[in-house]
Amino acid sequence: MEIKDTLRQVLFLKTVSDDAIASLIVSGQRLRLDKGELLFAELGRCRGLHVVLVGAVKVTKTDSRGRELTLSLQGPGTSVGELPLFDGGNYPYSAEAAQAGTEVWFVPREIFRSLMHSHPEIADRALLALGRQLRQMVQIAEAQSLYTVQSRLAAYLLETANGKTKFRLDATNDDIAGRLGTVREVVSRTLRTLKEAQVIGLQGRWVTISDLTELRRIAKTD
Amino acid sequence: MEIKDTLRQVLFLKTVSDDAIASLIVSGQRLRLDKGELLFAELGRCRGLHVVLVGAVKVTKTDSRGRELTLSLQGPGTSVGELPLFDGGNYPYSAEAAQAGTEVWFVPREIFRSLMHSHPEIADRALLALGRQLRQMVQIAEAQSLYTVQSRLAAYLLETANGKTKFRLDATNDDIAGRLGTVREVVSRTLRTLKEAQVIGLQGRWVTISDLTELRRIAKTD
DNA sequence: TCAGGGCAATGACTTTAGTCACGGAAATTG
DNA sequence: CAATTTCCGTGACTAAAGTCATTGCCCTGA
Repeated sequence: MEIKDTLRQVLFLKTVSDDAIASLIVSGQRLRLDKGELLFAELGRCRGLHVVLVGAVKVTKTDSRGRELTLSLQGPGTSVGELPLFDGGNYPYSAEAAQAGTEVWFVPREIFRSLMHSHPEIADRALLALGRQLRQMVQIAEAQSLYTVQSRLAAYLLETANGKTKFRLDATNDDIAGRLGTVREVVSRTLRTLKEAQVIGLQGRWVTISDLTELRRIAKTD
Repeated sequence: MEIKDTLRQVLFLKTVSDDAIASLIVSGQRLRLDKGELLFAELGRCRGLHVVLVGAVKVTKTDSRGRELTLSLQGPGTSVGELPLFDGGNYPYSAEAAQAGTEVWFVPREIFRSLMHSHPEIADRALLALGRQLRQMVQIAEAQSLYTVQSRLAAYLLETANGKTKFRLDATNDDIAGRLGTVREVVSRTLRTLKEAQVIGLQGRWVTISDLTELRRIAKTD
């Protein structure tokens, strides 16, 4: 896919003129990242706009003892860490490539800022982008504080199932643990609990939802 | 204080023209709320702009069994629940008066939206407002998932102390529990634990910080 | 093809947090 | 100022989550 088309998918670049997109292309560069390679680090200064072209980027918070909470996982056509670009602060989180061969389009901060200046419609749409993120963060905060691991896992399974009854867990238990704000072992055990309660079936990494109603109930109320 | 002056303190109204502020005044009305009275409810449609004039408004998430997480506490000169005003969605949280005699300036949605339309500088500053909130939410999510109650309480005490060595806890343990995402009893017990560890002193609602270094360490790493 | 690395499963245990029930202090108000 | 409400403290218990240690599977690449 053309870079141009990918940039167009970014929420706050959808309505911008062609020549504005062109200027992001001539002034930018492609970054290639290995799995686990840092795109930026928490507390670091923002250097510019990052748009995922290929692969995926994981945005995380890590505590002093290395436990990790995944705040979001962004695929192609989304920008990562745009917050400091809009409010001028530092990064409140880190971002790293979640897959080998991840590629990101990078545009220096000043270029983007001046583009924003000459295109006020970017700010309007940026409000939508930040709004979406804010809503996601509220949801994560709520989930972490008010719901059990079992409930969060149920919600994760429903989301991953995406309507299907049978599906594969592509993420490792470690990845899932990061998303749920817990640890590998607990994910493994909680999956077993759901299986023993006949809510899901498990064969290797394949999950079958046996009792959708119950899984939904657990996701919402436990 | 004049309504005008209070509105001027709102982050995204600081740089707006006098006549814009005037239009918010002629088209708005004053709401008076008793303690605990709802300003708006989660999932509800946004009716307009709410700016705290007197008292305080508490923004919360509540789970199905009534446990509450306080997301923010806003005093005079701040707007509450502006997110849906900017992104068009519904409220992701509820808000209620945290004190008796709380007063809020209300401006209907359409009035504010049209003002935003004719004053593009509002959108620029709104980005700062949403950015700040997003940062706060990231911090809450992190705290809930990666830190213990003791650590969060230590952080709360440091924040409340505001540099002083001796200070009064104005909030009830129940309020504090809401902020920390736990329950009354645990706050009480954790305060005692900190006291027994000689980190703080306690007499009634008065707290003395005896070991600032240790309190900071607990806040950051436990 | 087999050696090594990454991943999953799981038992045993500890720690942390939440629930329940109660007594009593403090503050508010008619 | 007495009655009532609100709030605090605390013991005993339960539940949820995290840690540690070990085993074994399965994929991948030399």
